[in-house]
Formats: sequence, C-alpha cells, structure tokens
Amino acid sequence: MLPLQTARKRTPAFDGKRLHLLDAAARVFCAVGYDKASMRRVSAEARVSLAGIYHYVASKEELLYWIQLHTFDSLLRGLENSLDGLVDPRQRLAAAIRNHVRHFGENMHKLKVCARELETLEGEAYDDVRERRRSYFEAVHGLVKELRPRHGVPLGSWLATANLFGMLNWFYQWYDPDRIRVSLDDLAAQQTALFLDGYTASASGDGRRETE
Amino acid sequence: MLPLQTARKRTPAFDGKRLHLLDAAARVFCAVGYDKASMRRVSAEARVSLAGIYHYVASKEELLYWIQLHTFDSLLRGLENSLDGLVDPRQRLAAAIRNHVRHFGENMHKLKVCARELETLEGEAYDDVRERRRSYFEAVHGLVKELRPRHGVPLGSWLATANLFGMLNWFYQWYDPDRIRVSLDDLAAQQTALFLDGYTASASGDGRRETE
DNA sequence: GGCCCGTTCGAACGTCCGTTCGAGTGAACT
DNA sequence: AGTTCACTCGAACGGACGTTCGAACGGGCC
Repeated sequence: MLPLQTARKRTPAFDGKRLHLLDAAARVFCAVGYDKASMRRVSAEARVSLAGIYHYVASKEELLYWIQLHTFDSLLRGLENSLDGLVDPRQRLAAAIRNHVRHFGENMHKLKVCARELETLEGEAYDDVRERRRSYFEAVHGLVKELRPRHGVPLGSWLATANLFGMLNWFYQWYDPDRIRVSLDDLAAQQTALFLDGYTASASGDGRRETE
Repeated sequence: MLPLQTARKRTPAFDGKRLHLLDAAARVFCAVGYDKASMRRVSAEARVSLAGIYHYVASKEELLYWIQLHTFDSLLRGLENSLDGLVDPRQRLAAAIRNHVRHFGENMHKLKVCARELETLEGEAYDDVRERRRSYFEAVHGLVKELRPRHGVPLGSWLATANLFGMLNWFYQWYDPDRIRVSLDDLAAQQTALFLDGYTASASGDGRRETE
C-alpha cells in the first residue's frame, strides 16, 4: 500500500536526481523484472548508495508507480500532439500508432516495464495508474470508433481496440533493434495497415529477420 | 540452471501427483506471478507439505519449466488436430486461432503463466521451452504464408505473425469471463476476421462490455 | 566560530524465501 | 518378523531482500 507521497517535498535538485533514479530503476526493472530487481542493483545502476535512494523515494513500489505514471502521461500527451490538425480518421489512427511505436523506440525500458508490470501495483497506486491507462485506452478507442461513422453501431470496436493494443504491446516480446530490419515508422505503418485492412489486403514493405 | 531431471524417475502414481502439483503451481503463479509465488503457497494450494513438493520436483524453476513445456506441447498438438482435413488457407488460419483461444479458455492459468513468464527461465530450460515455442510460432507462421500464395513473396509475413500472436497473447490482460459477453468461439472468429480483413472491412458480432 | 539542513552513506535489523535434513509411516515383499 | 522402499512431513539453515538508523559531510546563514 503506497502512501502516494514522496519522502520529502519540493527541494532543489530534487526532481533532477529523482528522474535519474527513476531512469536507473526502469533499466533494472526492464532487465530482470520488478520482483527480481533488488534495490541494491538499482542503487548500483544509479550510482547512489542503497540508503541514499530512500531520500528521494519512499519505497521500491513508489519507483514503479512513478515510472508507470510518467510513461502513461507521456504517451497521452504525445497522442494529443500527434493528432493535432488531422481530420481523416485513418490518418488519425495512423498517427496514434506511430506515436505509440515511437515511444517504444525512445523509452524501451519504461514502456516494457509498463507493459509487463501492469498488475504489479496494488491499492491506491494501482487505481491511480489504472485511470491514466484507461484515459489512454479510451482516447485510442475513440479513434477506432471514428473509423466507421455511418455503418450503424461500431460493432466490436472495444474488442478491436483491445486487440490493437495487443499488437502494439506484445511488441516488446519480439522487437530487437539489431535483428529487425525495419524503421520504427515503417513498422507503425505496417501495423496500421494490418489493423485497418487486414493481412490479405495490406500492401507492405518487408519485415523479415534472419532466424525464428 | 536446471538439471532438467526430476528428483526421481518413473515410480507409480508419480505422474498423477506431479500433474496435480503442476496444476496447483500454475494457479499460484497465475495469481501472483512466478517471482512473488512462494513454495509455501504452492504447497498449501496443492495440499502437500512444503518438503513434500521436493519429492516430485527438484526446484521451483522446474515447476515453471514443466508447466511451459506441457502447455506449448498441448498447443501444438491441438493445432495439428484442428487443421486435419482443412485445405482452404483462411479456414486453416481460423482453426488455428480457434485452437489457441480455446486453450486459453480451458487452461487460463497455464497459458497466462506461459505468456507472462516467457523470459523467466534461464539456461538449458529456457532453450528447451524456447524451441517448443518456436515450433508453434513457425507452424502458425506457415499458415499465414499460405494465405497469399500467388502474390509474389509474402511480404511482412513474419511481422504479421508476430502481431497476430500479440493479439492472441495480450488476451490475458483484458479477458474476464464475467465481463465479456462473447463466447470464446465468437471471439476467435472476430480475431480471425480482424487479422484477415482488417477492422474497416470485417463484419462482426458485438463484444462490448459495461465499463472501460 | 557555531548552527542548520539537505544530502550521503556503512552497517545493521527483521523477515521471508528456496531448499535440505532426518525421522516417521505403512504397504509390499522375503 | 524383519527388511525395503516410496512417500510424507516438521523443523531448521543460510542467504537475500526491503527498509531503517545514526553518523558524517558540506555549503549557506547568523
């Protein structure tokens, strides 16, 4: 149960150092998973003593909490920016997917942690993150609903959105920059085409790898 | 590092009890995740003393190993059965997806553990499971490649398959039998339609829920 | 100088975990 | 009756973990 408060409030250099800590924690959580990750390893990664961490953060749980909160906020802000000025529903969805995929490319650690540890937090902290997550989901769900405005009720739009997130979030299980020969924007374009028109119709570039 | 051996070999009632243990372990791993799950809780769930577990299994790691191995084997066997006699590529893919979704419905615990703990094992045990996983992936990848036999090279078929697995495996994050008003077979049909023809083209039943 | 206070840290504390040990049980076999 | 052997278990061991404590450092202010 998180008190949802930092150990102290508002002191100089506080945010900078804390962000540095969150970043180090994200790298460790990403590498070995939240449960296996030890505060000792986070302290080594951040080059801060073990006890030093607790000056900026009240608990290990809080590290995960802030990582998830910042990441979902950033995803949502990015989404709103990338939709600016676009009116065609297909282009709007394409922009949303591009935003999501780009975030993965730029913040692999944090997004992988978010995708993998969705059910790790508990209590208030969980509810708090869940609401951010819901906002983001609903924003994308709205874009999906725009796609078929005059075809009666948008049947299965919720299900389709859930599956779209499946495509996008499973990403971290197979994406390896060294082995995949597609740019992230090409990848986003292919995923958009797949979602909109299906595999049999979508024309696409190539995304094969050497093995598997 | 697993020795990849059981504590003892081939004794009467051995397999039955062991399967019972694996089942209990799968329920616990599913509920709280592999790392947080304690052998004490597994022993309580299986109604066996803590030390008793080690008569059937050499380590906690081995529990996960057998769960994953059995599950991927079962998925692959089910896939081969469900393809029997089908020749139309679209029907074959539909059957594959139905097989996958039905497995989820029937063995939620184990499949959720498999999807969530893909990177938990290490060394030999990891490689062993990984190969089963690869076989299954390649089998489905083969079906995807069948879909466009005379359209030049099947562009992006690997990527499309990876995304298909994303749709199918993310499943466990949102599926809740009490809140989703679709049968598993309907669900599989919708996912097949979405993958083959895309959201804008696929006619579908409804899968909306009350909230979120 | 003397004091405050934000910051850092080494060294511990208490807890929980995976695993092991050694003794005990009872059915099967000689 | 005695021996064997699969099976079961309570009790403990050693280690790793999250967290805390109290002391030290160092720059700004009286």
